[in-house]
Formats: sequence, structure tokens, C-alpha cells
Amino acid sequence: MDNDVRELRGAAGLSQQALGERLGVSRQTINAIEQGRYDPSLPLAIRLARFFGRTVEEVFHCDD
Amino acid sequence: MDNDVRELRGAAGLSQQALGERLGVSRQTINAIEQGRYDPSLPLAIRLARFFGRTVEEVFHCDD
DNA sequence: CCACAATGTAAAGCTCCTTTTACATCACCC
DNA sequence: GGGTGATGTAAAAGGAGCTTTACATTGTGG
Repeated sequence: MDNDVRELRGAAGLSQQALGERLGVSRQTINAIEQGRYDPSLPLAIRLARFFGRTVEEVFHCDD
Repeated sequence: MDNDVRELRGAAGLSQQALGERLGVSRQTINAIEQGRYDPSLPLAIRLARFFGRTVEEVFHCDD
């Protein structure tokens, strides 16, 4: 499962730290998600997608 | 976070067991999600939504 | 009444998500 | 060269997701 968080965050001009603060998670969590080290929880995935004005499916791509 | 899994499953005429088998999880997992005892993981949420032909946001509602 | 399918629930156990703390690198600026 | 911001990474700890096994309830059909 990969995702577009890094690109979307870059386009928004935010640091990992700043994005984490907006979403209520640590910068390490943002970093891990961007690198695909693990998938976010469902509520965090929804918050992330909503923050960037996308659907969950647009931001997170299942590799099937 | 509540969801429409029970209604969608009912409309599809499937038991919790049958839905679990289609999605590769146990019936207890389906049961717990329907009752809101916990949220599914992101990959399972995406599989559930896709199975019912909906987006994740249509099936899972954040209570904000 | 006796199966049987469907559902609810609980415990134990494993893996995954997230946090905090901490250190390390790299680039940029003064 | 020293400070600062952004990023990568690691360890420990706690909580959440999911499994298996097991038992209990309910409704339905023979």
C-alpha cells in the first residue's frame, strides 16, 4: 500500500512536523506513513485525505 | 466512528461469516466492526468499501 | 423436541500503530 | 564555523486490530 502524502504535503508547503500538528499526530508518524513503513489507522487516513481535499482511495493505493 | 457495514451486508444477503470469508477476515472481526467495537485497519476498510461499491468515506462516518 | 445457522461475547496471544525520547545527517544562513 | 529547521531512524512502551478457540443465545425448520 503506497500513498501520495509526501507529494500532497510538499504541494501544501508544510513540514512533516507542521502536518503532524494539524492532524494531531507526531512527525514520526507522518514520516513513517510517507515512507510506507506502515499504514495509518482508518481515522487518521480519513483525516489525512480530508485535509488534502481527497478521498481515502485517491491518497492511498492498494497494490492488488 | 460508525459505519454502514451491517446495512450493506444485509442488503447483500450475506452472513457475517460469509462476508468475512470474502474479505479474508474472521466473522468476529466483521461483528466487532459492525458493532463499532473497533475500527478496521485501513486496508480492510478499503476492501470493505470496494466490496460494496462505495468509497471509504461513504461507508465509515467520522463523528466530528 | 432436536438440529442447525446466525449472532454475541470473552480470553489469550500476536502483530501493528503511535507515542516519547534521543541521536544523527544535511542544507541553509549569519 | 555555529545555530537552526527539516528529515531519517531507533528503542521502549502502551493501545488497537485481528486470530483462534470456545461457549451462549436466538430463531427457524425438520
